[in-house]
Amino acid sequence: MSITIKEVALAAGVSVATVSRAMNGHANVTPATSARILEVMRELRYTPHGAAQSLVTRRTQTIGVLLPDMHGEFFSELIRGIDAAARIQGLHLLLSSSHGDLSDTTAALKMMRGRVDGLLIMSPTATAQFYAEQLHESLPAVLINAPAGAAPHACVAVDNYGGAVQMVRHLHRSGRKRIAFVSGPNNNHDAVERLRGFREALSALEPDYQPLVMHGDFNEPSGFRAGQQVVALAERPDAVFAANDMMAIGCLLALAEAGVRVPEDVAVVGYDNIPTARFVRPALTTVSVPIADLGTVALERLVSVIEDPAKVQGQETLLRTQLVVRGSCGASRVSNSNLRVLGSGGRPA
Amino acid sequence: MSITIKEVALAAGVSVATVSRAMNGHANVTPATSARILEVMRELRYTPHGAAQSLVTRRTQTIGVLLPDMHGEFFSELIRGIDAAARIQGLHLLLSSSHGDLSDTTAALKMMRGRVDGLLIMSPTATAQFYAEQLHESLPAVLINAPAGAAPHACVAVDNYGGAVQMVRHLHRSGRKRIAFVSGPNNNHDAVERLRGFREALSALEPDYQPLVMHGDFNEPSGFRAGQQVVALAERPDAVFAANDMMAIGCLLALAEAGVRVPEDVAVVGYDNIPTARFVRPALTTVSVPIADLGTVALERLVSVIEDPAKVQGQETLLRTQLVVRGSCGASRVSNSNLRVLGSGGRPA
DNA sequence: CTGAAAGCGCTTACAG
DNA sequence: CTGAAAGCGCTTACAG
Repeated sequence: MSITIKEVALAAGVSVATVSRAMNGHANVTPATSARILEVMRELRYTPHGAAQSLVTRRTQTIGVLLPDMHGEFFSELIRGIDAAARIQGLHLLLSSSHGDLSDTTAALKMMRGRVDGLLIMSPTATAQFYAEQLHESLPAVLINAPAGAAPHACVAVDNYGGAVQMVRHLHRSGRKRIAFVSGPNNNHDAVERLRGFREALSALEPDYQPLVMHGDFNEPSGFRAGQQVVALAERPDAVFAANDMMAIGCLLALAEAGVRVPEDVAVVGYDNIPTARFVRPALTTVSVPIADLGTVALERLVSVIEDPAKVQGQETLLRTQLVVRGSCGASRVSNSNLRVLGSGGRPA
Repeated sequence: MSITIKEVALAAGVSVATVSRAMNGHANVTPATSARILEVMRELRYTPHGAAQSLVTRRTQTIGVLLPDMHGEFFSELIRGIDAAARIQGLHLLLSSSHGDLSDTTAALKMMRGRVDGLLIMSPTATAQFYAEQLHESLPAVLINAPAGAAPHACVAVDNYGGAVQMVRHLHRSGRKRIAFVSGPNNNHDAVERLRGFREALSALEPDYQPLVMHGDFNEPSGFRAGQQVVALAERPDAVFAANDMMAIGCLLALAEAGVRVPEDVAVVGYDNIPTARFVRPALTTVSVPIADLGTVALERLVSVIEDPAKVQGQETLLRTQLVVRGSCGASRVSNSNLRVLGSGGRPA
């Protein structure tokens, strides 16, 4: 039904080989024939068939992107970063979200063979064993936020632990000693690292304090419930550190609803620095994760692995987080090397 | 380098035809041979090559998604809706964002041939001419938010005009007569329709009033600037209607910075009902667009067109918008058939 | 500079 | 039930 290279060749009075060479800009074609072929291609509105090209060239110009979820600003920012870098490289994106189900990831991995040149994988719940079983060495891959050493693949990760430590120290320095935590899913690697950073930093500063850790799932309603829980407490913490911004925002809403003042009565801080963090009131103090960068860096690394598979080794890149102090923690906005200062709800400079 | 059907056939002692039949579950294979083949496939960790399969079956199980941009919650919600429906259908998504550049869209369209079974296209700046030139009838396509009659393709669109009319009437009913508007890009079809709805509804209600229309670009900073402009005005409007939520939020920030009270001094309302609209203070009154539904419906329509190309005709689906009254317009939350009532910053029931 | 031919990895009539 | 063969639409040595 659709027009093929054969028809172009026929119309131009040349062989398909010559058409192929002309359209791919190979040098060994007379300018005259080349021009004629290109003209015929235009007239016939010919476009080469991608699958056929890929089959013989072994290149697809597309990258498979496996994400755990499609929800919220974290993922849209990540995709944006990946997309921006991909455009520059002339690469396209084959997207797949597995909704936390590892068997979905397996299926997606399968369907991607022969359709992508490489894989970008973010699966906070995947284990080293899973990677070992499912990832063939034949296909270049870069992991995003995987546990260190999970696989022999390059990995780009955020310093989840370090960011949590930074935040605890900041809260403590500004006089908040009784800090509660709202955790993320405990089968989620990012969540676990953030919790670990919180625990270790706090117990170093306040060895005798047993912090309250409330269970959350990274979604806003669980943060809302945590906020309600805090309201009901006989002895309230003076700060709530949520493992991500969406839960911190939920917490903020619950406290506002109950008339608890933030930051006067209790500080509330988050993690990620999603765009919305600037817009809530009080504006959210948080740990800024360079989400779009994470995507960009991962894609660039993948491209270099595709070009030279030897580059895989030792390629674990850790992206630094940054404390962003806004209104919700009630701290004066100290300026030092660890703090990026933004006015409450302020606009980036 | 990677293992092929030939090697499986060899290892299982059968022909490639039989392997193909076994792995595709065709009936005409002995259970015994089938089992043996499947076992060999597992041992060899064989996965069929996608491009080769697509070349012969003419099916790719993937849908091309052309988006103008990758920025903001509108697009992440849209992708989420598309993705959810695609998963159910067992389809994958080949993503491409054209960043408003039509030549990018052309290039993306080209690369998609042979790689997708159909196209979902959202291009607020594309004209009927563009669609006519670039879209081959051979490839099923569904347009999202295209001008009515732009192309002979099925189209799923939001009632941009109607939503703007609803909002103007609501503001007017609650006593706001001097309404200013912050427009979107004037080469953007959605933006143009929203502006048209605003102008027509307002001039019907206040024939003598010449509303102020400020130029925006759908991004927050342009809303911020519009807010500053309002602040500086000698004679302030009593409401600002921004063509989307991000600009309304920018406007809110500018007014807050200048000490202008919302909604007491001026009402501010938006359009889209992105998730963030609930979280700003005052919470944003807005026109709710079923963004994720838009994606879901578009994908489902595309699937039906792929299955039966005759279904294209007359398939222009218009999705209804809904007024969402929150704190930023200062209206009492009247309950009637046109209003969905939510508490200020409230959580959906 | 150009063409005939082989081959990429599959699927599917067609025989048997 | 199984296999040999043709073919999907390209690209690329290999000749000339």
